Amino acid sequence: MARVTQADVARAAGTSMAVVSYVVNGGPRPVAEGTRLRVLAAIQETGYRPDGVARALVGGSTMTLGLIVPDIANEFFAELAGAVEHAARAAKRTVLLANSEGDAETELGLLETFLQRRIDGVVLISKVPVTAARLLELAGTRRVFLGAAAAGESSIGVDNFGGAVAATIHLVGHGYGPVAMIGGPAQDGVAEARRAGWLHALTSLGAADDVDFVHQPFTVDGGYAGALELLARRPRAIFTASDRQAIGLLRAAADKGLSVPDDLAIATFDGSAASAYAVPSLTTVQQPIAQMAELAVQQLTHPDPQPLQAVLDVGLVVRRSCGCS
Amino acid sequence: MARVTQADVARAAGTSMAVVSYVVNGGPRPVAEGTRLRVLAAIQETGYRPDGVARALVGGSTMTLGLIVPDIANEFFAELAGAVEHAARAAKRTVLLANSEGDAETELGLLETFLQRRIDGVVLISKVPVTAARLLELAGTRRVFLGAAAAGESSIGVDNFGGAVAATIHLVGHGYGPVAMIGGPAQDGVAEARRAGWLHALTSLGAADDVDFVHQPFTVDGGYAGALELLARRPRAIFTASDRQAIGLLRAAADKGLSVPDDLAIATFDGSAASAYAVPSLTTVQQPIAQMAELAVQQLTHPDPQPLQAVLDVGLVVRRSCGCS
DNA sequence: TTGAAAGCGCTAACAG
DNA sequence: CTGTTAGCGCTTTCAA
Repeated sequence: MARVTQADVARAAGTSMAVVSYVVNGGPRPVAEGTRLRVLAAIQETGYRPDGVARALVGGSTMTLGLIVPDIANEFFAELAGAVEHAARAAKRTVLLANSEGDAETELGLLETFLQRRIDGVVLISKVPVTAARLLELAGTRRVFLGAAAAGESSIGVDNFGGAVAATIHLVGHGYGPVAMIGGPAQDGVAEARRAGWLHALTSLGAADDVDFVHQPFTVDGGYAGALELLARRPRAIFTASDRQAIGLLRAAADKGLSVPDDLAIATFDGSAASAYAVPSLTTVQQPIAQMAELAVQQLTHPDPQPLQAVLDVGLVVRRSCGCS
Repeated sequence: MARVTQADVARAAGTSMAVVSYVVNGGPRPVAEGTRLRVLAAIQETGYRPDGVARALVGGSTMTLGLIVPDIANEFFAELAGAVEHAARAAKRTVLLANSEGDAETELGLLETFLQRRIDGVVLISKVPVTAARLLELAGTRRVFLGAAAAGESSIGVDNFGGAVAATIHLVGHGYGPVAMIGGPAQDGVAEARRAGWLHALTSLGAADDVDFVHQPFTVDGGYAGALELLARRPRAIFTASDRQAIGLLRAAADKGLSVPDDLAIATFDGSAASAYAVPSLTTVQQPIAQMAELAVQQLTHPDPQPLQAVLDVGLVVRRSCGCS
């Protein structure tokens, strides 16, 4: 039961391997209809399946894209991965998935593995965008960064500043007074932009006096820990830098016997499915995940690569946690 | 800046391609220490990176595993994917990820793609295990089914029946009277086992009179819809067949103004991270995700394949939703 | 211990 | 329109 090859098909069809190749690929040379039919029949009969490995070796493309996320178990990245896989499939590509665990070494090791596999391109959320970019450039591999990126590199991001401004203004509009914030890690560019937006909104509204802010990782536990710090000062409203953190905040509020939104109003950032399913549902800044994924795949598969620095718009999805209705 | 090949390294080291191969792979022939050092230096100098594609073509193995899940955005599958990737990485394998969207056609198409890519093996949650098994057997590709599997096929599952029994008994133990259930799809084997466990527990406890059951998909919306049906009859306790459904049930309870666990007690199945983060936290039957992933990868990479039909133990994780303090 | 050479399965010139 | 053939980069006999 050895592998059926093109030669087997050629033999069965009484023709040459080249013709079989032409038929399978619809080119580059034309094939007489009769011959084509015979080849097709032979393919059926033999159960021939083209060998992608051999194809990649000669042709160049592996029709495979790599995706590196910090943690696939994080709902936001899981949705993103789903969207990327979906877009890749539509473009006839397959995706290699890997978790960097937010670790630079791991990330670089993963990239190395991907390069050995000769992937056509990679989508990545990188901890070390400059190093990663250099490695990929050297290997001549296409890439698109989501979030942090080195200068000149193709990247897709969202308007973190604007989103944070919108969420904060909305919260202030409810008349809760000062809005506290549970932000992301201190060195993170994305986190920083969200913080800046929050601060800008408060400042321009003249509500920036005596506000509280804490740095926390983008996790449920981070949100919980941040909440514990902040709640001591009894804020009436909190903006969190990610949905995961908001989930943690919700839990902390429950543990403290605080009712959301009656005692504490919340707005957050991401718009993952979890934000809709939380109780109460979370008012959040929605990231256009599908659009990001499609753009990324397009960028990596487009025949002639054009650098791209996209900053996508975000929208505020108003739900229950902020106190509306 | 063409690709650096083994021939380039050989030239730089003043030796033959064969020797470079021996050094890179540590065999199959020994190499004199001096030569080895020269080759290593040449590799550094040239920036050589072995070509996995060529390697796979000649050698056989692609060092790649496939993973097919119905929906990566589902928290449970996302955690599973993370665990599989982790285990695969430890075994020096990379994983190709794909969503079948719970659709048989899509699943088979994905398998076809994987087969073309010559993956070494595949882990799958299958809608059509018999057909899938036949296809893979024909291609001589190793596989392990998670959940539903055809007879004789390697599979890894959990004690769905026992877990459901434990959860139900626990709920009954609180003295809530009849325990209703939001089950999975009607034709699903896993769902059926959980239902059977629930029913068995109630029957043996003599509490099976007049109980309510509804079929629903394993989704948040399914849980919500099921809740709407069930809540009309004011059950005091509900067992759901999955965490996702429980999240939906929680939301429905909130919408109805029901307090959990005071007005309604809940126990569920899966033990995804979401169950811990929900408010109130969910009492749930914990699936050993990491263990399942490790077993699966082991099964696919073990030098000599032994059929495996594993049914792993599950544990009840008691949290707030059932009414325990 | 090292090297030459035969493929792995396929694509794409290049001839016919 | 069809067939022959030269590689793609690597591993591994088989000889030296």
